[in-house]
Amino acid sequence: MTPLKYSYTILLHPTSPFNFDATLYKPDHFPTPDHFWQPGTRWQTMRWAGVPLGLKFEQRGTSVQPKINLNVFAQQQLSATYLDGLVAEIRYRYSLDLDLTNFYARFLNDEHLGPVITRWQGMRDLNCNSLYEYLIIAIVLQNATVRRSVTMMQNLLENFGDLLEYDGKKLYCFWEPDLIMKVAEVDLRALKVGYRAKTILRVTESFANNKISEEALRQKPYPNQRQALLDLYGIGPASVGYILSAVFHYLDELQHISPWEQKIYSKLFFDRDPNDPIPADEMIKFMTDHYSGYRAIAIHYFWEDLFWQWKFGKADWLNEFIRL
DNA sequence: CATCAGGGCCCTG
DNA sequence: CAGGGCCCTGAT
Repeated sequence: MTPLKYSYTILLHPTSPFNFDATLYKPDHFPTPDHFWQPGTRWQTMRWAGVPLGLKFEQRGTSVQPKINLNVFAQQQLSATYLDGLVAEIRYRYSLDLDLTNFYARFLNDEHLGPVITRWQGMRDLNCNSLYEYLIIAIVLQNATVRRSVTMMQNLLENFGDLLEYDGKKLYCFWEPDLIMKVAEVDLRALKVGYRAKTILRVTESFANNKISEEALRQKPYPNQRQALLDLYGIGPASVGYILSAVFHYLDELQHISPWEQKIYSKLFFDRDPNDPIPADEMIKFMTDHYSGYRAIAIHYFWEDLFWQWKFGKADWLNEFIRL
């Protein structure tokens, strides 16, 4: 275990309005031991430029004049230049500069989306991870129930991650791709990841060998990004959809609806029996007709609204389809 | 006890 | 372009 002795305090100013808890906590994300949330505070590990860090985000200011008190914990001193780069990255990952004015203006009076926007005004999507890390998460999600995904992610973090101790919390930080490169496939399989072991190795290899670079990919146009992701072994349309919306922040991403989402959407958007779902292409057409330009963020608002209800026991029908 | 599908994707025909 | 196979696990 690594204690993080040094700490730095930085005041962040997100764009207004900002909903701290709805942005920094997502009841639909499966729990991983790299973060901890309580109202008004999120602890989150992060590896940036090879340095394992402990982050603590605290709510300050108001929704209209929002501030975030960010504490950065590290085992060594951090330079001002390093911290500047880190803050820029955090602003990008956590969508702190996102301007949803047009989205709100267009849909505030929408019969269905309007009330949801009113409830969650200032909420953004959340991605705390690098592209590489998110790919690992996407891989453990594939063809598994949530409970299994949780186990797989825990096993991986416990074996390859760094356990950090800071601010009274003990949390794992993701590993560097180079570390997994030295691991044999059988050893990965021993962690109950199954055939995903091969995928994890091949994706890791692409990063370790610089065949793909997140920094470079961010500068490319959308079709190239999509293709580069699909070119990764074991990464298909479902994973790519999550990554384009979450990691690259495409607010209109909607090319693929997987069966489990299709079931939930059927009830959520069409009040239909989830086990007799609307065809996916029909759903995409519906979303395009209603929310074009903002399909992903619109769905996110509905989705989070539903999962907050579920968290407080108000949408028990979901249990059957989440299988935590 | 056996069988099966799960928050996909690859590969083959 | 359809469909079998894949690691494992919990549900049935």
